[in-house]
Amino acid sequence: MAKPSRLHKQFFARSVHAVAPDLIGATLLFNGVGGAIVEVEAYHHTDPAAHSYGGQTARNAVMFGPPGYAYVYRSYGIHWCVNFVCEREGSASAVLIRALEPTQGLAAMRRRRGMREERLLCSGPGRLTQALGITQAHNGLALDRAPFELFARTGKIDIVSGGRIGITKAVDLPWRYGLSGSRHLSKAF
DNA sequence: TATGAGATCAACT
DNA sequence: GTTGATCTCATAC
Repeated sequence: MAKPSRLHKQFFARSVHAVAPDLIGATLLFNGVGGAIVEVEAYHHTDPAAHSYGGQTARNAVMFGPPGYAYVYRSYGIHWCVNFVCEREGSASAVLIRALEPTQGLAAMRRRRGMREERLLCSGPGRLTQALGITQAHNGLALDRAPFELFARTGKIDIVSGGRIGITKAVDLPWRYGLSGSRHLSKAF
């Protein structure tokens, strides 16, 4: 297999609907811990379910910045969720990373998550950030430099799309993308 | 297996 | 004061 190529900011400077499916199968590492992305959701500022819908605020400021950066926010007071900012500065669109298949740093992930079930380590946005150790402190970091590492997928894969999860607005928009048949999805398509 | 409630907090109205 | 891009555990069937 050829050495995978790194994803740079150019990769994210496209429509969220182009970037989101391209992220499926890509490898995400944070401090050397991570794996292959198997599930994402696209959020655009014209989308009522997006945080950026309704304008810029202190919380979502990163979404309004240039592409290729991480937007981290707290969900339900408990979890952290991580997004990759896309398109161009001011477009306020991003891709939510929902699940990945753990391949590197299994021990660190198990320790942080307090469980051994590999399938449950990263199968959900809150679980994923906990396993990788991503928090508010990492909001606004560039995705093409440490501690982040992103590699393009190699080879051909089957991508499926469907309605999004865990939201109450625009639920029916088919902007959730996943790796067909993966055992690490937060929920089957 | 399925359903429901609790945890816990920053941003927003 | 309310809400939410969630997860876990308990209880019910």
